[in-house]
Amino acid sequence: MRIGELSKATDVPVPTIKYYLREGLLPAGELSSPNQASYGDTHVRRLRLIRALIELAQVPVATVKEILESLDSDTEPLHEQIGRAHRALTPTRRLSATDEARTAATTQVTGLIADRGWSVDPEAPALATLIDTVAALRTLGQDNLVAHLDTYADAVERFTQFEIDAVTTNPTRDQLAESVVIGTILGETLIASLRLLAQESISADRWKNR
Amino acid sequence: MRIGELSKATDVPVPTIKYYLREGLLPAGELSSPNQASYGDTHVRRLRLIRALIELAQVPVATVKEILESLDSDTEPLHEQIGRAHRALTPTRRLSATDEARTAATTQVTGLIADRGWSVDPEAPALATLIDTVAALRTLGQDNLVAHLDTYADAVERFTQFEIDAVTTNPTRDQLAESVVIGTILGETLIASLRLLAQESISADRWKNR
DNA sequence: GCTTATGGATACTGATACTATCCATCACAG
DNA sequence: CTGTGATGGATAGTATCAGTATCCATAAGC
Repeated sequence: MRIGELSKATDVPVPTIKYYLREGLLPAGELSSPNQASYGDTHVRRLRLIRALIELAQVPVATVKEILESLDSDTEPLHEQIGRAHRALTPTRRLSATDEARTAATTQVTGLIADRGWSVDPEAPALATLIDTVAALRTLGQDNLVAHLDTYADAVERFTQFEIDAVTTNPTRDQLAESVVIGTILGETLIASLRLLAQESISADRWKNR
Repeated sequence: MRIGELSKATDVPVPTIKYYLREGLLPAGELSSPNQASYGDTHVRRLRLIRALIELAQVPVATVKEILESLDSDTEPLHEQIGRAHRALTPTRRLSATDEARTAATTQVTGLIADRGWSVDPEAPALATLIDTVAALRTLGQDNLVAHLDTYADAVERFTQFEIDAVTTNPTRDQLAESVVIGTILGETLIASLRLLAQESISADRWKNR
């Protein structure tokens, strides 16, 4: 398959494919001569994955690169691969909220994690985001939402459990890792849009008049 | 309160505040003379909301503007306000996945919505995103995840229900609308980080060895 | 009266995600 | 075997975004 065919197969413009090649998101094709390379099925699948992450999940190109690198390093233990992807996915440096809200949020969140017996690396970036978010919700006066953090955690625990089950059926380690990463990222988009639809429907019933 | 104090109170640099004023995210302060304005508590709260949306939820500035405009138009019915915010929040133009996957995804999603009796505007942007996401997951070979769309919907329905309940306690219509919007957007960040933590914890237990 | 801050306007910056252009091959149809 | 079009690789250009920086005439506060 030449680049033009790859482009047709995935509906990605040739210059964009070249860009992804330059950036190292897509491995180079096999060169048969200095200016002739052939691409295979792996390239088609990889390219589709790249586009799904970028267009659907809005993951920045640099982050996609990190994630793919972590997927391709099959020497790493699975848990480490997942951790790398998580780290790449969670933007660093956030700040908002007052100091009181921050400390309150920190105790609430650490309490929640302890209660549920979750084993969480205190350095996990998602932990910082969670604390910041709870703190922000408090500062914005949404305490009644924050009060039900546990209900959120219940629901989340439920589908995370089954996601892991669903994904564990994958035969090989590589496929497993890929499934986890795709599930993590596109799963988020899936949940977000389901949530929007549910909200729209429930709110329509509830507030017809206001 | 002058701009410097507003800056100190919210930890947002003065030039950034000026930028938000220019962009119309933040209403102008009350002018006491041609180059002296005073800002009040509304500005502090509004600014904190802006930063939470931008930093935590990664909402683009232009979208924040749309959302705030919709919040400020208290003539609109509540459901319309929410719809506007949803529309602003969901990026248009996505494409990926093969045609077979698209049609399969469309039937599955419309089936799900019918089964649950959700009343969803067929033009709702979240609907398109959901279909695209399901289609992408199929194209990427993650059928076992997609097979459990219903389980996701169950969990999502559960916390959406209670979110709406929690938010309904708000006394005034304006506060209700603000709560819905904040809950929708920061709730997503909340759920996403909870999910990451749950995943990390469960996957650590499950795949210690792989 | 002197330093600092302010409102308002305009200009500049760095990052991101592509697009466009060039050019020296290559493939291959006629 | 020659002309047309695609290709790999390199380099340059573009649009958008989210601020920063600079200027200036005025106002505040010591």
